[in-house]
Amino acid sequence: MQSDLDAVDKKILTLLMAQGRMTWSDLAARLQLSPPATAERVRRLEERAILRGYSAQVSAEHLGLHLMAFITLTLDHPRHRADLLNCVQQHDAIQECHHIAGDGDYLLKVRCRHTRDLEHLVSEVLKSLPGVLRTQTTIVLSTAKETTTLPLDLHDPSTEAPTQTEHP
Amino acid sequence: MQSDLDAVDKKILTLLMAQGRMTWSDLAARLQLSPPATAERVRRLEERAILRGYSAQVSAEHLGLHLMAFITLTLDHPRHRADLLNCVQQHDAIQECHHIAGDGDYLLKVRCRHTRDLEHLVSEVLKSLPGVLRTQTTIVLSTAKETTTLPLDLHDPSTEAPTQTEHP
DNA sequence: AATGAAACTGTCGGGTT
DNA sequence: AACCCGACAGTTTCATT
Repeated sequence: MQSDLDAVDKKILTLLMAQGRMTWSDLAARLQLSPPATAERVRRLEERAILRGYSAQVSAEHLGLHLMAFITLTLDHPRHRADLLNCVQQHDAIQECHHIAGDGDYLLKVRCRHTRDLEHLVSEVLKSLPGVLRTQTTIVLSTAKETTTLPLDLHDPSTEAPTQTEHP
Repeated sequence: MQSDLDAVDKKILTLLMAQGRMTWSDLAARLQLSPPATAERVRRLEERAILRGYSAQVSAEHLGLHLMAFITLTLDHPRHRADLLNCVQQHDAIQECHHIAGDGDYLLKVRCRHTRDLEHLVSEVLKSLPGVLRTQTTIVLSTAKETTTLPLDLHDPSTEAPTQTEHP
């Protein structure tokens, strides 16, 4: 799936990832296009589900969510998958749930207010699920970068100069 | 910091996290408030940096970003922190970078097209940074949940009934 | 915080290349 | 097929109460 997006489509996505409430007029001006043409492009991107929606970025700290953690979870049998996924969907504190290859089966990103909430989540919610063998929690001390902006211009590694020793 | 947000402010944040391009009129209707009052509330939330901005949610798959991974990175000395953080900021493939407690020093969330890009990122970019002792990469097989919506209504664990055995 | 007026934006139809 | 233009409805914004 490289859904034949032309340069204009890509620019639309880039601009809207950075400023999701930009008016179609503003967007049109930056694309050197008319507002209706721009609106039509956006509409088609939404229709094709390439543009999935828009969301406000809110400061977690200001909401009292002072704790972030990653939890690696191991299931004793895939039979218990549905129970876990169901639980994950229900709990707002769980922001992400990824099925992973390697140590453990699932990786969860969670946010809560303090250790008390985390204790509840790990000890009461997750460990009481059927089939959960063990969890391993990693606390986040601080966050240096956290963006939802996707890279649209990954430089091709193959076009780069071959690796040299550092001291020629 | 529990920035004395009243119920209306919280509802604004909740609604805008779900639908970031909602008009102030629509928002006002759901709050049973006038559009100007609503706009003023939003303006204050932005001013206080509780509302940090708005962004479009774009499908990574459609952009050809088929690979997601978490990389745990260990530094041999905090002296090399600045170099790492600098690198992290420059590379769009790195979406998140957290300083963590536990195994390793930093946890990175990265997105790229395929293993070739990941190889480049790990072997050329990260491992060539000064002070990087080792990295450990976890590949994401699939994602069951991924949201930026923050929980505003975490039920207080202390108010719950004490834990019972499952079979009374 | 609500109202009403002015400016702007989104949207629809029709026409162009 | 994609785009531009012009017109109208809806939205934002400001002044006022």
